[in-house]
Amino acid sequence: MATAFQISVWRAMELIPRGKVTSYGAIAHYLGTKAVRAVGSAVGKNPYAPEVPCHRVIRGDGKIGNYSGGEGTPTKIKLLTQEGIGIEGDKIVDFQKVFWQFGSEIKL
DNA sequence: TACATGACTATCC
DNA sequence: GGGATAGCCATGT
Repeated sequence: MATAFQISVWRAMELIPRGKVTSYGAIAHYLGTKAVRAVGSAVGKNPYAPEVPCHRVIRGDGKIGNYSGGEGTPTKIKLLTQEGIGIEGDKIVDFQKVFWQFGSEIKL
């Protein structure tokens, strides 16, 4: 069963462009809440796995975080790498450079 | 209804 | 700078 909160999280992830990443905190802020833990739970329960770019959601400190698909975190790293995102170990290389915030798309 | 858990974040040592 | 602890909201049992 999907709650309104989860739907909001999944819809927010669809806004993330390819080659960019965002954090759980950014999504929470976009939704107007501080429930970053709840956001993480919602993303993990995302039924639209490949349809929604849930792999573009990482932790706020630049680390990959976790993943519930394929091989888990390694698969998440692979997907991000294929989109041109540099990853070193379990962290984003140019984190600030590939970081994307909601609303930045209209900033041109 | 109440308790425990989680794809996190911030603070303290 | 790195590791450990507490706080946080929503969900599931």
